[in-house]
Amino acid sequence: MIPDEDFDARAADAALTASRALMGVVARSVAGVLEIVTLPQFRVLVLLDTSGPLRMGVLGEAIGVLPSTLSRAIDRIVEAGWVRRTTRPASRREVLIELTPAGQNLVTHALEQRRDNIADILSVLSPDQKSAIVSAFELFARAAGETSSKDLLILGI
Amino acid sequence: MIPDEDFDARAADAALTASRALMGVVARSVAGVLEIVTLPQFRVLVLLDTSGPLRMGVLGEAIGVLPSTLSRAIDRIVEAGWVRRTTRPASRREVLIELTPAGQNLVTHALEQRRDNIADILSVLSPDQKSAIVSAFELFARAAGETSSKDLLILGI
DNA sequence: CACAACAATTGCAAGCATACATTTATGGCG
DNA sequence: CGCCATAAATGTATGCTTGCAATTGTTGTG
Repeated sequence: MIPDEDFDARAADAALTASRALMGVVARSVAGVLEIVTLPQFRVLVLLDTSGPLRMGVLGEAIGVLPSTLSRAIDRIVEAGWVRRTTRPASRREVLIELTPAGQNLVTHALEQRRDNIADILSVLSPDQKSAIVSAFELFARAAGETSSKDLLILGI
Repeated sequence: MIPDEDFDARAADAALTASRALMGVVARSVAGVLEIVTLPQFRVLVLLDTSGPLRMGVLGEAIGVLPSTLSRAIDRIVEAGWVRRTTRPASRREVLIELTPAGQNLVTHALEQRRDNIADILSVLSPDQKSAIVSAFELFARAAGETSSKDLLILGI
């Protein structure tokens, strides 16, 4: 009989290896984008994609940078055409940041490419194997619990 | 009967979700390090960890930066104590870069933390579930093929 | 040995992120 | 209405990365 620790260790190692494979997929999907925008800039775009338009304060809080840092970062990506500043009539001292269609495209495209890459990898497997992977991945994701967006933003996901 | 495309789509989605969970783990393990060294600097350390001591030229080629960029980057992480410059007696125009014990620790610690985080997640599962995950992850990693270090370096893995 | 090829570094310059302090505009409250 | 709090932007400064061009030191070759 196999001792529990050994079994657990093998499980963790397998997950680590799979994580390398998955990260490779992610890295490739991000690589293209990083030739267009910087990682901190991409983080902003991803956050706006998942959360919709946000105030400067909220946005800065979410990605963990000071207001002054964010203000200048927004300057640059507004200049580049990925986002837009909107002053809300209700409270004219608050500034809403929202994705432009171009910015939306940029994020959507990166996510779609990642999904396609994964589909490519799975395409060589038999239906049985695929279904085993689906169950296992769903199981793992559930065990991991809600992955906080904050963590993922570090990598610009 | 379920059409193939639907099934494939669900598989890719499950993999995507699992990838978010795994990347959360990776992100957390990287987050701590990024308060100590920058991402490009961490890339250098990770590469030296997996490849051993490297010449400036090879190192620059591997992480895709110009020699001048690398030279100054090395200046800084030498100054910080993570790596060491070694002039090889055999060819005095070549400079070998190698991790110091401190640099080695930094990388090792980040990887260990990632592995521990994964083990934590798996700890709530039953042996059967764990074994299903192990098989599925091993299967996926094999299907993904060799993940090039070059890709992974983008994210500093 | 002289000269070309190579390895690494340095000079010079730009862009980006970041931080702290200050300023401007606006909103809320007594 | 006047004052204070709030939201964002600016002034100022530092450090990292990146790029192109020029330089220094070293190796190998004719």
